[in-house]
Amino acid sequence: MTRSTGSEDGIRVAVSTVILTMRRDGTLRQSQGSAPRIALPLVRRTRDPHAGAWALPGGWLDAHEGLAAAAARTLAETTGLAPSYLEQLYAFGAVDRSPSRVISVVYWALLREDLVDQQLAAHRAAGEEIENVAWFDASALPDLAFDHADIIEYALWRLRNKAGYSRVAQGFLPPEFTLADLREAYETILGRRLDPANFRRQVDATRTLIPTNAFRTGSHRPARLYRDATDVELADRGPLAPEETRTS
Amino acid sequence: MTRSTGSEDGIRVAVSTVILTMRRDGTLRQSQGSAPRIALPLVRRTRDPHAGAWALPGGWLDAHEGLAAAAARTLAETTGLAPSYLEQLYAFGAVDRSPSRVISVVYWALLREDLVDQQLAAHRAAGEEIENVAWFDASALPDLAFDHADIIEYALWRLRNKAGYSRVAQGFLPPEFTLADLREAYETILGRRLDPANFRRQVDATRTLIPTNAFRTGSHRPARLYRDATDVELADRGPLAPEETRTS
DNA sequence: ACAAAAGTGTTAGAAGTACACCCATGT
DNA sequence: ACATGGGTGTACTTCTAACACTTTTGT
Repeated sequence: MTRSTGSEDGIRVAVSTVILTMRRDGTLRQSQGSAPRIALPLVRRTRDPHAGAWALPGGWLDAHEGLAAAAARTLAETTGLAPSYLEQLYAFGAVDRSPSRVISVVYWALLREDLVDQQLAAHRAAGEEIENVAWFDASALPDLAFDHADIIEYALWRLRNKAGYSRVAQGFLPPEFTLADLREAYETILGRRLDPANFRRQVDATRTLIPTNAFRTGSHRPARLYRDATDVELADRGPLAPEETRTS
Repeated sequence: MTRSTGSEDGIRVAVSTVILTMRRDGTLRQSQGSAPRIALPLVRRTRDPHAGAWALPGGWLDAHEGLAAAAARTLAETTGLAPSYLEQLYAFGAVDRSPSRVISVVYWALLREDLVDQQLAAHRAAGEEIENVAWFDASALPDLAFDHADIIEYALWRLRNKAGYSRVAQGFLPPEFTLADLREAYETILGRRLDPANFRRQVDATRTLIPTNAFRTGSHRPARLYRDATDVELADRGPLAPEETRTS
């Protein structure tokens, strides 16, 4: 404790967010195309540390704004959407991760597949490409600025990990969904097929889904729609969620 | 992205550490006293935000120092010891958690029981009370400054949680230990008794301990000493450990 | 000899995995 | 009718918990 103030020493605080969603291949075919993939939006840097490279959406932390609020703002600015799930990922602060000293508090968020598709289609229709923002398949990322490649890798690891013991996968789905939808989300996250029979039994052993009386009719036998049974969180998001996440 | 610099807006970055160890009740009786408890050191605040209250050891982040290095420094200043285990806990940044705007990146550390006992005894013998530092039982904490009570609670939750699926508990033990030592560490963390027979089988199913030829002789049948089988981490400490933890 | 911890064996139940099979719908 | 995904049944394996029992020391 040599210094007593700690101010004005050139350390700045940024907030970035790894925004994840699930998207079907062909960008469309509302119902079933091929296997869905994890996708995320990146921003092309125009200024010089790593100008031209792609980076996570983010910005400087405002003095009157909470950390999670800043992440939510980032998300809204990039996608115009509210998160289905938002959790702090990690604080990155290696001395050499940027030419100037920057501490990045990184969040990760899940977005509902349907809203994202809708949003993307709307933009495409309007012909407007949101400035310098593009969506990438998580398995085919471009050159990334700073340590953002490591950050994304860690976020994906966390997602896979958390899918194993919580209900995060529902963050990709609309309020009502079939068990096949849910299973597909898990399969996409985990990268392997799950037995439909066992999956069904496992999820309803948790008693967290309640069946509705609605069915999704499609090309075959109709599937029952389910929705969340509780107001309980999809997963524990940290020490002070959900309060911190309240951005209002 | 309204601002482009983010500098000089009054946001400061602090690093605090929840330093946990396991201690036997009577402060002594090297061998077995009563059940061990989780204990941690706190620092009495002398300056005014919460002057007089107890707080986590910590300080301002230095511009040329990594986050984990700052945590390790904190630990050394408070206990004179190096961590058995060090991991980032969370970044706390609520706007109202301090009168001024402070982002606290909090780490948690485990210390070897034997070294801590040794260190404490040495200090006690020398009659020197390290200035304003005192150790508290985790179940009997004093009034805490800021949001530090929540932080400690979260650290203990994380410890319990991680004990369930990793080998963190070894962070409390010296390099060689008996299975009873290890089981006692888990019992202390989890707060419940474990079956010695099943515990034995579970740990050697993981193949992470190698038996030595040494035995600890005591009041009863001698117990074999074990040590870590691998150089593998006790648990995954985050996206960039162990590099980040290297403080040299 | 006896107390007590070290260490082994056995069994019952829970949970996870694989897969055969029936059901209901669109074509 | 038949292909296909929705949904049920069942056997098998693996994990877990409980606890009886044997071994080895100090006293």
